[in-house]
Amino acid sequence: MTEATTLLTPKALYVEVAELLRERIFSRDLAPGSWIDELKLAEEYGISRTPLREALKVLAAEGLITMKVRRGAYVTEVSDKDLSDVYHLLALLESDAAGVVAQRATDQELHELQDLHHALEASQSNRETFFALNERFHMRLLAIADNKWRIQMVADLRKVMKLNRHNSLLKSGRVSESLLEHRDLVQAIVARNAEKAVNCMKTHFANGLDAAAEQPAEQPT
Amino acid sequence: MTEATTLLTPKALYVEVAELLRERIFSRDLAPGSWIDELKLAEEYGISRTPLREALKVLAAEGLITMKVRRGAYVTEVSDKDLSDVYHLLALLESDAAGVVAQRATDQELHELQDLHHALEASQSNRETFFALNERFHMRLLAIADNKWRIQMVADLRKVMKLNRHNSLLKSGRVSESLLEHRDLVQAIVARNAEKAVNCMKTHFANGLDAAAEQPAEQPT
DNA sequence: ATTTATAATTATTGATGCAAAATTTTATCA
DNA sequence: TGATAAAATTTTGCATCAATAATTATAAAT
Repeated sequence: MTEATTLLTPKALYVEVAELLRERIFSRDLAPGSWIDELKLAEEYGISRTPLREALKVLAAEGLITMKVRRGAYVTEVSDKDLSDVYHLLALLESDAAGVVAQRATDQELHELQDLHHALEASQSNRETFFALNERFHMRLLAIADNKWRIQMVADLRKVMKLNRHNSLLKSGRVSESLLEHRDLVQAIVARNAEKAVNCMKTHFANGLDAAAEQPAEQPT
Repeated sequence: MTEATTLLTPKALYVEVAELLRERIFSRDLAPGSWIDELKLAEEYGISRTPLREALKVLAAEGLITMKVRRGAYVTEVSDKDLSDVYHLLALLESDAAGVVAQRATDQELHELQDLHHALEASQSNRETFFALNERFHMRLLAIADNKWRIQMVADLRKVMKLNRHNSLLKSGRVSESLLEHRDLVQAIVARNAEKAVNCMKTHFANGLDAAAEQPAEQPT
């Protein structure tokens, strides 16, 4: 059991709790603007409030929750301006990353991106796998750009985007257009055309933002 | 004392402690790579380990310290690559901000920037005030760009830069060149030339990075 | 009846104590 | 003499506890 424990507990408790809370925030089980009841959550998870409070500090640093002095923790409410601001930064960071990759990626890394893109094209029918692969493509691109600070920042920004709507990064009807943009992007990167890669990613994001703006409120069931 | 306490403690203790630790990290009293002795610090500050640990979580989120599982907190060591990566992102974020400001700032905000720039030119002799005003100019520009997520990210990145050397953002000999670049930047912004403003800021950063690279290790005493 | 003040309750924040785990040192065996 | 194993010490990490601050409700006074 000692081996099992060490293998199953490489993460600290507060990190695990932070992940659980993230899920509940993204699923809107903990709604934006709502107050976070420490006692209730601690009892619910069967843990003490100390690791819970430490988890809240982590989430606060990510921007998912907001700490108010002597008033506790609240799930961050993202306004439309916040959404647009965050999206602007994602576009900036990721398009620059595309340029870096076009300049500095190894041939093997380029093949990886191409493979991911082909998998993406093959997954058009299945919406779930498409979204998953799309995220993987973007994250792999960032990983190849090899700037851990940017990876961290983009990850945090994407988390904030998730706060607003479930799939605000990509509108449902835009799957095919998005694929075309991806194809151009991959072509530009493989051709080592950094400037074109940057512009492809920029337009890719610009189109995505327009789509998100067309969908101001969550659609009625 | 009750009134004094409430007035002096609008911030939570862990926030105060985080600020104290930041100072000690920047002054290299807590050196990069060194382990942080929780008990010693808690006793030193006359507080318990709980708020100290919460402060460490905050600093970890900022990238100033690194948490290792079951091994405690270590002051982050920034490699030359880290420095260059962070600088790259600062250039990207701030140059984009310059473009945004050129497009969207009010006339009054433009005057503010001009005033700050004039103060900067007047402070050439006094190195301390020059550095302070320089930072104020950059931060004011960011504030006018009005994207709180970017402001937070740039603030964090600048903190990481501070980890490495005291004034790595600006080499001593480059004060006059830096001023000229600032003048061009302000001119471009006031002229509402966004593209030129972006490029001015980019070259400003590019020159700064070159200067920092010329000074690879801290000079011997 | 309405507003203000006081008291009580609720919730956050800081402290102390305890348990578990990892690392280091010492001792023993080869 | 060196290496390995075991034990002890150090340190992290979790839980319980106490105190402080804020908010709400009730009562009294205008």
